[in-house]
Amino acid sequence: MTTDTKNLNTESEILNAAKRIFQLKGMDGARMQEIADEANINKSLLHYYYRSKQLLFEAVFKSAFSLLAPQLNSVLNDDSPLFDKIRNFTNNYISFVVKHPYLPNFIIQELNKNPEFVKNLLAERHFPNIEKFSSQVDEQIAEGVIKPIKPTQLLINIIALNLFPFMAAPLLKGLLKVDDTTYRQLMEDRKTEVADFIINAIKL
Amino acid sequence: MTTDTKNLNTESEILNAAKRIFQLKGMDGARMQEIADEANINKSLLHYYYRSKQLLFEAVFKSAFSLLAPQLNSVLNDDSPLFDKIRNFTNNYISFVVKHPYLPNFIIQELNKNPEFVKNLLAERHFPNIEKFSSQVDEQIAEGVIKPIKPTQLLINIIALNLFPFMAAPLLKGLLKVDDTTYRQLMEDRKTEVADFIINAIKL
DNA sequence: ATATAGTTTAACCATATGGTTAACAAAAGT
DNA sequence: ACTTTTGTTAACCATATGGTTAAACTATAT
Repeated sequence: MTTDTKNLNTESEILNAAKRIFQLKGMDGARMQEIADEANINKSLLHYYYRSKQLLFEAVFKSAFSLLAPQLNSVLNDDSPLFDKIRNFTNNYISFVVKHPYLPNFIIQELNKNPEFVKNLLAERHFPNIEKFSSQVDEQIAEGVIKPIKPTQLLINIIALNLFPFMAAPLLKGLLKVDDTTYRQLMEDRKTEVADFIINAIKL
Repeated sequence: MTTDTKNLNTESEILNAAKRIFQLKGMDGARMQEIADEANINKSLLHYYYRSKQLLFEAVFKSAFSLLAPQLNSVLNDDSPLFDKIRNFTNNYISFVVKHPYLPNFIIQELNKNPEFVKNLLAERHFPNIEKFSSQVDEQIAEGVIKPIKPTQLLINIIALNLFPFMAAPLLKGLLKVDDTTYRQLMEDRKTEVADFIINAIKL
């Protein structure tokens, strides 16, 4: 085994362990010892590879965001017709979040505690850009395909309908008095229902 | 000044300080010393009145939830026609959240970290009940006023569209590249636009 | 074989943190 | 008046926590 692969193994093992712990407990709730245990290594190694809790956290956060951002981009910068786009996005996005249930919550939560952090993200290459989506919506309004609506509001609605049910899962499970299996089925149904809901809301 | 009023003053001063700190920083991020400073009292007094951080936190959490719950109830247990209900709820709810911007996030976040906590809430007197809303939706479908939709899905959509934009404010501000004032205006506009959106989505 | 660079660990350290104690002050009850 | 109860504080305490250090171990290069 070469030094390089050893490095990569340990380093990525740490990052994966840190992802699990940070996304579950947040920056404040996570403990360096717990991350070390999760990665089956000595606590000092965390500092050897990432210097500090803050830097390890930032590595995790960026990695998480760069997983989420392309999902958003797929709705924004893509040439398919608006309605198709909404259907694809809803379907894909819910599949994605089912696989990474803690991710959106993690990002939004930490961004709330650290709003200035968003400035770092804006600089990133792959940060989503809404220009294309905006003009597409405006075109469709002009063509009389959909009702007048501000593109920003429509985008907020699309994201809200797709993300919120996962972020608020414990609350909604309680409110609707359903068990985990039923709730998962509800989310599965939403893959098509949310798109229908949105399209009905805007089509003329 | 009687002992009682002294008690109440200090005790509620502590609770208010704790609300501010806990809702801003969460259970893990909050420090007892910081709450004491915020309340302008000695740290020991926190323990004198609330025994432990956990109990103080629970007092804050219950108080927060009992502020949010009636808002939900207003959509669920009210005799007005469905469309009026949606309009009123959206309008009132957004006004409410503008006044308490950290509240929904706080509740949902802590519920995510502690999902079993929801069981305590279910026992509460004022816990929202969706029966009435469900049958109202089903009636309107039967009467041919609205398209077929599962009441649970509609309820999720209503809550998502109203809550999410506040929970994800930092992310959305970055994504849409708007400043605080513009964002507040967007939220203001949503008081009517969200209701229109929902009603368009379901009406026949 | 041996030096060298990189990797991993156990033992520490300084500080922060939730919580306790004991003394004191202020009211209220008698 | 004085005793008891309630409220408040400063000083402490045990432990948890992020971080450091120095030594040991491993693999690679010479």
